[in-house]
Amino acid sequence: MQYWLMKSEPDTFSIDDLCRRPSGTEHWDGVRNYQARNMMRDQMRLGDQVLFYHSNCAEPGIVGIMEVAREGYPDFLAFDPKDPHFDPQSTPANPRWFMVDVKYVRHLPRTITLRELKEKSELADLALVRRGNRLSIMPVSKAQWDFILSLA
DNA sequence: GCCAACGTTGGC
DNA sequence: GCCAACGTTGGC
Repeated sequence: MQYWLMKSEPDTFSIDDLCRRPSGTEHWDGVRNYQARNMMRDQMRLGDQVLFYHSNCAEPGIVGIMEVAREGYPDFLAFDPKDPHFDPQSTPANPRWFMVDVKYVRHLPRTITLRELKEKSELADLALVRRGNRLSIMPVSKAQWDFILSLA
């Protein structure tokens, strides 16, 4: 069992949007960063637990939990010339970008804000709080996971 | 809306 | 392979 954190701008896709999906499941499309791609393509496994983080909004922070519902497969939006995420360099025969499916598990009782996460010495090594970090998907250790959930 | 941090691109 | 220019992320 592995643990992750994935960022999304709630104006684009929020935990409530995920929750409202008929199966509670959605594909995590549009990631165009190689480090994040490699994690989705090579490392994330069915059933891995994921923190849902709201970024670029009034109250950035962790808002809930989801799990990996399908392991890495090609991001088909990259094949669609009409989609903003289109990438002509990515083809079905030789896909450049990958995604996973995630499934809603639950909301946290409250948002654990970025501000709060930064204050905790237990989370000093969490990529999220490192200066200038821009990774949209990152690993979380079991200890970090347990600590974060203990805050909620 | 500002801007710091960082990744990518492309000329040389 | 260097590095300046540019685009993006994302907190504030």
